[in-house]
Amino acid sequence: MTAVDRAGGCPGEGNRPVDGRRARGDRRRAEIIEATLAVVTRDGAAGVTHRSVAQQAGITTSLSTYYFATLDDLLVAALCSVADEYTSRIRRLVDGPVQDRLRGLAELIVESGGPGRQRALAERELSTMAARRPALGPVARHWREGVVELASTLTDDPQAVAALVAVADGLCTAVLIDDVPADTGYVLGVLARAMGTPHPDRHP
Amino acid sequence: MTAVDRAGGCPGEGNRPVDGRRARGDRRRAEIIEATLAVVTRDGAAGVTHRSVAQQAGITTSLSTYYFATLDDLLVAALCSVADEYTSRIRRLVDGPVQDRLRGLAELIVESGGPGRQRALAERELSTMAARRPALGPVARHWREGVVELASTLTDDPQAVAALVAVADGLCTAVLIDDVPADTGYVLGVLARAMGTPHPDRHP
DNA sequence: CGGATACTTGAACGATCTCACAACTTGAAT
DNA sequence: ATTCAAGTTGTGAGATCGTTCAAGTATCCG
Repeated sequence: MTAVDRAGGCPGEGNRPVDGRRARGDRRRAEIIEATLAVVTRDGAAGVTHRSVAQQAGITTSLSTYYFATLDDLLVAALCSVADEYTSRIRRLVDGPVQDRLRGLAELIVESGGPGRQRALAERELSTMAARRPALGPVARHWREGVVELASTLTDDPQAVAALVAVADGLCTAVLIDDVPADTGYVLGVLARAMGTPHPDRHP
Repeated sequence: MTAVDRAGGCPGEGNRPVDGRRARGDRRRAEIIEATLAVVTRDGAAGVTHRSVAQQAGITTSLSTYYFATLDDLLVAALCSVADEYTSRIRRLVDGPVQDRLRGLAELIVESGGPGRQRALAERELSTMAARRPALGPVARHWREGVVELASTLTDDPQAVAALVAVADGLCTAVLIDDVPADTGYVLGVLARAMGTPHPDRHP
């Protein structure tokens, strides 16, 4: 059995690694994913090669292919990892107090333009490649589903939910691509507006 | 003089090619850009190489480098081209009747999920790489500026403008990544909501 | 007609990458 | 202790890529 046989689905994590060897293997796998994200952060998704990742992780090239047979597997795993990170943060917001949810989302967005810019850029890049591989669609959708869940706790209007998801995503892009001033109050205002009462002149 | 010397800025288009040779050259350049977009559409931005583009265009590899010395130049030109296309369509909406503007924007978004899906995906991919190359920022921002202009003709509230831009972008992503049903009425509803009156509880 | 200029081609160099493979090491299990 | 699986390494074959270059062709200008 090889390591790649265990690297299948990205939810995984359900195994019980009583075996010390496998425990070390899982640690290695995590290291490699971390290194991959570092490379994507530094050089973009195009800079991800078995060699660059291996060098970043301080291992040999062959070891990288041992855990992730193909480069695609590596990128998939990286996308899964970063997606999990974001969705877990959103879910933490959902579990928190009501009045902090929208503000928490706003802070998350603002953070994408500040310290977490490179990381957010990496996620966007990986998500974009996901659009080209049907198998990755669900992974890329996870973040949006989290926002949907958050929005659903604030309103019953499905249109308001859709608007919040869209505007959150658009704001993320704005602070990422444009140099939109990343002010939490400002972002919060736009978010709140998107969820506001439906426009009186339109009910299609 | 080489061809690349004339391939500088992307607005260009101001020359008067009385010279038949240069006219042919300009035609070639356009063909190569078209081929580049075809490659991005088919294989993604990562699939763009001088060789793949040349094959797609039915020319030799050297000719591709003759017009675009470096691969970056080629990608820049391709992004410029597709960005121009979108912005011109938006500007056409701005010049049209008021009541058609928001609906026209909605149709543009819906189209991104339908027939123009591949093309929209290509633009998103190119825009994303633009975030990593400062020189391309202005080009990638063009589309957003177009939407800003459109929104400015519909409201004076800067927050409403920001919300519309963000929600338009987010909806584009939604129909691109998710399998959100591409219904013009639905999209129009969300757009209108985002521009709606500010939420009464918040004025930061 | 005769340069000068723009376009076009084919070949090639050097660099890099993916992926495969066999050998070696470490830890677990019986 | 022995046996076997998991982890790890070095090497390299095969392919692709970016870019350069010298040589060739078409077109314009005088």
